[in-house]
Amino acid sequence: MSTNAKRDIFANLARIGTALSSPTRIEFLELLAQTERSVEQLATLTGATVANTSQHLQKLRQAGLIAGRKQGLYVFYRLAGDEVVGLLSALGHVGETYLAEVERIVRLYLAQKDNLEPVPARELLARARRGLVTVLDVRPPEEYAAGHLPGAVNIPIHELEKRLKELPKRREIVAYCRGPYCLMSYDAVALLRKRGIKARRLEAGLPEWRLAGLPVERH
Amino acid sequence: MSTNAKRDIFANLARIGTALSSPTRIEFLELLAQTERSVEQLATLTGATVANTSQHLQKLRQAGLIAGRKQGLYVFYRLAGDEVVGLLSALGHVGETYLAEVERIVRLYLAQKDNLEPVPARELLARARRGLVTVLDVRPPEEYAAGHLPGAVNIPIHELEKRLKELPKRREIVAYCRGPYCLMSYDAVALLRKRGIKARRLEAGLPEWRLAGLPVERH
DNA sequence: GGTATATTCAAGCGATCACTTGAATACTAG
DNA sequence: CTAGTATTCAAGTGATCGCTTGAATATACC
Repeated sequence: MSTNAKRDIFANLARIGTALSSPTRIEFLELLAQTERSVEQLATLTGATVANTSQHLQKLRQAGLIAGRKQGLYVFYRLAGDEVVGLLSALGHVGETYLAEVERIVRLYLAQKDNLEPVPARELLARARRGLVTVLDVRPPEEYAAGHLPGAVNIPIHELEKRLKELPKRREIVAYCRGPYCLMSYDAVALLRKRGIKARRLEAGLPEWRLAGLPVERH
Repeated sequence: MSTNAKRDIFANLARIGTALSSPTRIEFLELLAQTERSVEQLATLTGATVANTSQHLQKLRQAGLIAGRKQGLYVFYRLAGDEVVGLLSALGHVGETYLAEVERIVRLYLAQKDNLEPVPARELLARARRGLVTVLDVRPPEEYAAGHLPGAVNIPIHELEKRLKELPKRREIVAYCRGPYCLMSYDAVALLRKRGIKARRLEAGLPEWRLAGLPVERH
């Protein structure tokens, strides 16, 4: 009976759904969307134990969302491909649109009301090319090295306060980090504004930028 | 601590993932992508009990994927919006690309090897407008009535054999149904070819067609 | 070979999930 | 109001999930 083929396909798609059913795993995916990482790195970044992290990663791999590469003692995991970024993006889009909770958190905690309006990607690209804005990447150096916006300055969020002088004072700054739910760029904009510097954040993060086919620079 | 905001968002997105973690629920979503349906209709279409169906639908609603409308005795559920079609589409895309099982089933059971190559949507639109192909919708009449490709002929798959004479013999036929994993259009193509009629299937189904912004006709 | 380290495996525990069954609720028609 | 129907609620059961703990593998370096 050919109706089993459909059941089989849906059962496999449901495995992907199961992989997306844990907040911890979604966090892993967000991290892996930046650059590949070892099990231990992911464990320390998320605060989980190593064994637990390994188990999560295997579920993600069985669902086809990530792939691993063994190099010496380490296993480096990475996203299986761009389609996974698209899936995560669609997931976030549905959440923001139809889950009141998500919309509330984004609006309340993150986009603190007024003029923190994020800059759309294409607008930023145009203005950066004309030298009208400084693009600031507040992610850790290894993520920056794996790929970043053209001409972006990398100052990790924790060093931003003491390295403020590296930034031009007059030009507007547009900060970005991992994605729409990464808080570092929000903190960066808040800090810069407190110092009287005009700042906004990029609407998305680097994975979405890359997925849109916009240019990425490697270091 | 603002890191809780991120956790909260991921926890909510994981709720959507949980909603997608059941093959039965994915089947409900595919059906609801065609047109709204009552609980009992969905139960009989999938073979599940009414109570079980109701529980699944509530999980989908809590995840923000569907919405219900009460009319008299009946509650008609529908997809929350186009973003859900996009999410399902991204899910299927990841599955076909990275899950060997899915790819195998699609290739083996469905796209029986050779020249069953599906027709891309835009190609079909162009050729249909020039009158080069007959577009055949093999879904049930109520789904056809809720929206269909412009100029499409509706012959449900079970009536196709006895209503063959309604179709022009010379022109190529392009069949479509609910989506990439809906088997009815595959069966239709197989039947038509056995009768010596040139036939292929549309790459996607109506929901994807509509999501792409292509024209939809209502009856 | 022996030691150290990264990762995985295996067992165990409480919580959640999918489904069934039977009852309760909500609405319509007479 | 009463009967009938669609839907939801509530309780129960076996399976799975997320996490922990401790041991087993695999690889690099001495």
